[in-house]
Amino acid sequence: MHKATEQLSVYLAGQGLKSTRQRDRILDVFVSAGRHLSAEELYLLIRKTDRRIGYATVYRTLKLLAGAGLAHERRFEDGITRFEYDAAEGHHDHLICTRCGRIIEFENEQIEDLQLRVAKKNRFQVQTHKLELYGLCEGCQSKKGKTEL
Amino acid sequence: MHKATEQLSVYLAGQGLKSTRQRDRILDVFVSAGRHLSAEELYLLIRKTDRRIGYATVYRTLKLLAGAGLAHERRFEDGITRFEYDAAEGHHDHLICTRCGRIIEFENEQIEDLQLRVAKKNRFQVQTHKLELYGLCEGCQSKKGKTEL
DNA sequence: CTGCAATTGAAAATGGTTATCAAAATCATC
DNA sequence: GATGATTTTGATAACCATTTTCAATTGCAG
Repeated sequence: MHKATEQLSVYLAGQGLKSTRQRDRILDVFVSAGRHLSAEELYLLIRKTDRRIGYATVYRTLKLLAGAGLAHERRFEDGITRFEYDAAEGHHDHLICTRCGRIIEFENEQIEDLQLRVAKKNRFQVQTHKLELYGLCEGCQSKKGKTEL
Repeated sequence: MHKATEQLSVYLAGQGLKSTRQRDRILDVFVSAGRHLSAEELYLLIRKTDRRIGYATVYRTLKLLAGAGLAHERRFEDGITRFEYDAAEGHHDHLICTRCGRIIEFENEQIEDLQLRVAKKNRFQVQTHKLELYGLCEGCQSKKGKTEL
């Protein structure tokens, strides 16, 4: 049992929820993918090895994982919600390639500090934040053509 | 004729598009509102004084205004697209109250610089960016209850 | 085991946004 | 002004990601 599966069990037990084959399977595929996935992408991945899991269950389980702190919900400019596995590491932001969809993560302490300073100046109490830089990744800068997003 | 109406005329003429009562009216109400509006909010505002303008036209016109540089499209975490009138001022970011929906704008040169530095380090060519701080505005910090977003 | 609450899957519903299309409006040209 | 090609409009249907519904199934405490 990986750390993630363990963490899910603990969460489910604590909430009086049930452990199911579907939930374990979805988490497993999700963690293995190791990248940002939309509900549909995950559904299709799971379908490859298990056709007995429904679309709605994938959506429901992703929400559940987000609640358990095992997944983070990200909504970028294309309007599709994506989830990323992120057990409990620190906050990070994203560089998003508008051509190939590639997502690069980064952390920057200085920017975070400046954000808090801005909030303070406006007497605003920050709960979460979101910083996204849209543009072309290295590989796409040399290519020609339309952007994807 | 305000500056915005003038600007729209010039844009329409330049693109071989037509000037219509609806477009002028929508722009006028939009600019007068002086705040971030969703298509639906704008539609309802317009309906108060002119019931002959359709829903679809409001959507189409907002897209048009965005193309003309008269409106900026913003998509926050609630999934609803909002537009803000912004003739040609510089880029700015947002503080968004998760309780009352209030939106405060801010600019911060230092953060922008750091963003470019991060991008450079990742050999990423930035096209646009988005920085949003979600939390409680001053007025909402003292209130109790559920958040709206 | 048993029983009941939680969960599932398939399908329908939802909600914001966009496409369709016939009718109406715009505008360059006469 | 009138004409006519082209654009725009409004009502409605379609779209599409996501959520809800609900009967059937499953997990698990007792």
